[in-house]
Amino acid sequence: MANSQPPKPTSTELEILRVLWERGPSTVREVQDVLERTRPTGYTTVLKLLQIMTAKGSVTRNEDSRAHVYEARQPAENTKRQLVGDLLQRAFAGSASQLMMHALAGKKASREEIEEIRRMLDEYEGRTPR
Amino acid sequence: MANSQPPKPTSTELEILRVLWERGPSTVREVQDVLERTRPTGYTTVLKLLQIMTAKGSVTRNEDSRAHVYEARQPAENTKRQLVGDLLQRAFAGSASQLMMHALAGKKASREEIEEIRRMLDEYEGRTPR
DNA sequence: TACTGTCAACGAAAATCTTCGTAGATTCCT
DNA sequence: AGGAATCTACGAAGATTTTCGTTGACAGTA
Repeated sequence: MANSQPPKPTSTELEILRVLWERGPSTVREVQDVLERTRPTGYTTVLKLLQIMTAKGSVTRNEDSRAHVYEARQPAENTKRQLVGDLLQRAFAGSASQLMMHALAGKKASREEIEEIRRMLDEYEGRTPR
Repeated sequence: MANSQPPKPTSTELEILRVLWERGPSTVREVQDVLERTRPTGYTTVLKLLQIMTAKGSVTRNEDSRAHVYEARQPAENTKRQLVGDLLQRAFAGSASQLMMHALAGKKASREEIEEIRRMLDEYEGRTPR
């Protein structure tokens, strides 16, 4: 494997990626410590996942020190875009407004959040003056 | 199983649900015919999926006629909200604006689509005058 | 040096997902 | 009636995902 576009991360893989994005390059132990706080997760479980993700090309591994250091291969933005895009197609036939509607329906968004989205739309339109 | 809140549908299950939402209550054959157009899918494969989904409580089954009739147990809106909510939490820590941004980044939304989202936000704010 | 703790590698079990072949029942057609 | 078509049920194979125990290497310490 090790493609330029890694496959869509599974649920557990995404949890690990979140830690790597947040902390930057980390050892197995460091990732495990973080996951442990949320959900009991064995050390070798995390290790195995990271090994698999290395094979898939989702992360890279630096073996210089004894405790290997893993790093997400794709920036968070790329993977998140991929995940949203996937759901957008699979559940909403590509309709971003539908996606948005259902996202808001599920939660009570603050006025600030709504404003933030408006700003975002303004900026987006600025970038693509069509 | 048969909980009041069925588990998050898998990728293939979602394809089937889409057909049921679109067509309404349908037989295995009818579902298979639709899926077939997109992707070669064996009859018994669809049957088995629907049986599993019945066990999970994702669909209900009417056995009055020889060809059983399956129906999505949750309206499309519910399930879509569930799917978006899940992704929202897992990848965006609940930030709807972040979700929106990444949704738009992945595609070239038309001016109409943007306008549609704006209308949606207006309406949403109207409903929750906070 | 001997003990203790940490690490990667490996294999494998358990769970879930996806696909399909076969068997037996029912319905339809001639 | 007899054969063809259609249907459900069942089981199981193969793939993928998730979890973890065991082993052997290595590093720090008494």
